[in-house]
Amino acid sequence: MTTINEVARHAGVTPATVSNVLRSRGRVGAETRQRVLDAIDALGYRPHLAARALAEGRAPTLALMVSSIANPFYPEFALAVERAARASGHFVIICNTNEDPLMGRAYLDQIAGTLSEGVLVMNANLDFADLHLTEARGAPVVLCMWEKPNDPPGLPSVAVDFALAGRLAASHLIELGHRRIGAIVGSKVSGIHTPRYEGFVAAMKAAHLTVHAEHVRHAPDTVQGGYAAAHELLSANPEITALFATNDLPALGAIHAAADLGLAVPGDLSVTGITDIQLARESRPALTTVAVPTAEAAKLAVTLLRELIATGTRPSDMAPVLYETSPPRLVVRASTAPPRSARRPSRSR
Amino acid sequence: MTTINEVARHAGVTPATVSNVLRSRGRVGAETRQRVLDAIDALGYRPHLAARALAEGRAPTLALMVSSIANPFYPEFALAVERAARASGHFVIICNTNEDPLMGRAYLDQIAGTLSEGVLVMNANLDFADLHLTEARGAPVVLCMWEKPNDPPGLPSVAVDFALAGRLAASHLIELGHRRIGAIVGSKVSGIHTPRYEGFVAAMKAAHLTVHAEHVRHAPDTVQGGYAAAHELLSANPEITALFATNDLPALGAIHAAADLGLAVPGDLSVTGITDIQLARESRPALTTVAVPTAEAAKLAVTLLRELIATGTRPSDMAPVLYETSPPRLVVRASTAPPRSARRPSRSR
DNA sequence: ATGAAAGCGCTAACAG
DNA sequence: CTGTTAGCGCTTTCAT
Repeated sequence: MTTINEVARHAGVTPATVSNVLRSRGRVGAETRQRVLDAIDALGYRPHLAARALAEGRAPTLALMVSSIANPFYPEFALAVERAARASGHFVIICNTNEDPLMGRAYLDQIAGTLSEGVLVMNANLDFADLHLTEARGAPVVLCMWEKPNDPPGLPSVAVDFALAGRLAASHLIELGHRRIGAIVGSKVSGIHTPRYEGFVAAMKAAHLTVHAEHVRHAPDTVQGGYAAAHELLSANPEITALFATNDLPALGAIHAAADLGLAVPGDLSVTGITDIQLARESRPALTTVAVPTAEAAKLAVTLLRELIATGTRPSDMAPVLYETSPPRLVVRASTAPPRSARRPSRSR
Repeated sequence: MTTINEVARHAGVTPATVSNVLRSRGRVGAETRQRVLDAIDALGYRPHLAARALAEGRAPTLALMVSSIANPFYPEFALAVERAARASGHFVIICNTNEDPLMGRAYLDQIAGTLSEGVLVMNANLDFADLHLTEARGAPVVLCMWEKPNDPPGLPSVAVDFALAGRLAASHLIELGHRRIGAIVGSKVSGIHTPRYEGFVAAMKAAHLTVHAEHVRHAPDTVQGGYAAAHELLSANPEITALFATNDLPALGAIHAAADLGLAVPGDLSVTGITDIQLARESRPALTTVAVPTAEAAKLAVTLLRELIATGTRPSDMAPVLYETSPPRLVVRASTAPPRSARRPSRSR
């Protein structure tokens, strides 16, 4: 490994000068500068990032906490985060908590402030106390996609209007003429999808439609979860002509369930999701959903984090910042249509 | 930020002792040990990973080079890599090259050997010269899923028998009774899918079936790519009863194309993929495919990398290691069936 | 315009 | 058992 000292010697200068030309900081003579550059080139020198970090008192990475990168939503987000991070010279370390708060804590304990300068958290089922602790220890934390505006997180966050997303999807179904609309709401435990559901309820109420308790099901936030919930829901309530799901994955599962029940989508059943993951456009029938500004949220989150890092602001010093993204928007595709007057009876699979 | 010195002072010992208890290395008195532990606890001390890395002359992370984490295959792999990496105390930095060799080089230049102790490369369209350079600079490189056994990469790698995968899928189709089988092969440029295709050809040959040039199409390795290729291929050659795709994503696209052409899968057309990504089991009809041991490959790759790091072996010192995973295996699902004698004519969409 | 020197937080011999 | 002493590679005042 070639060090800055070797470069210096090779160029007949001191390390300080090399450092100066490297960061175009100090005033360095053109001729010396060139000699240094040549030496760097000749020796194939690359600055040692860890050493630099230590000397500068900063860390070269950002930590991205997710529950599992295998969830199809995260990669799209992670990609956007990485792009934004590179722009500020940071690398991103991916931290899968596997839904386990203890894993999350272990990560935070180890890297926050020592290897990572800040941490971005996506819904990763983390202990808020741990997050506040890592803040207190000097590593800013930002929540990347806060869903509950009425329940401020006490941490800097970027927020997306998910209630609006819920309203948009529900309104679309209602405008199409659906009256008996079922709902599949994900993540009951964390309650993270509550605003989406409330948006749905609000839209129903605005249309003077009642949501029947027996028409809503909670399900894990997966294709499987949506499948099971929809299968059960549709079997028990054949009068339903449309399904509102709080997320794309369960919506996709619902479409599969419909297929297995002999229900055509959108002929016999309309289905909507929320998020607009890549899969939503790539599956058949393509999913009507409400697109959430993922890339924008990622960029905002990184920007916010950078600011916190730069100003060295301890979140306790101020009211937690909350950046809001542009509003989600409806994307109509092939999984929704007006209801048929006559529904085929559902055959059991 | 609390440092090891503060802990030492608080406990009435020297930093060396603190370091010793931290890494349970030196022989430390039980009572002193406890005092140190208490101090650590009281002060909320966490070792500074960058400083430690510098002092130890090693880096705490591994770099994972992928073309784009948004490709549905990578997250599953990345998850397995991360698990394995954690086991050896490494964090993983995700490097999206975006298919651009220059981005790849930029990453390698910056982190290899200084922030990352080693680099794992998934098909990321990297310049081999760059990889050899980073090796020479002291950061071991391992190829995570080498596809071409006959074309040794000159780098330590873990290899998967993709030719076998191709044979398995083709044989399945043949055994089902298909005779006119089309092929959609991905990634023409990198030629990375060649062995898969050769496996297909071998199986056809073994069954005394000829593969017609007009029955094979090259396509980008995406759902879209598979869709377009299949649509064109099926329109032009209605006699085809089965499609062999070298990857799951294009296979899924082919299924969509079939749907749009009014062809039932598997009634009118059988389709196979390779890899068995999560999506393969979650889409409908569920995809018959050949499962590649992703997690195993990830684990092997990390193991191999760790060995290279530990022994400090310069790859030029030895014949490049090549670990082979267990063989891929056929997973029959709902996208394949015996051919119908009478095929419905394809209607144009 | 360049050099000397101190130090970032930690580890690793070696002494005692 | 514990303390002392040197760095790891780089940056950064402060001199010159």
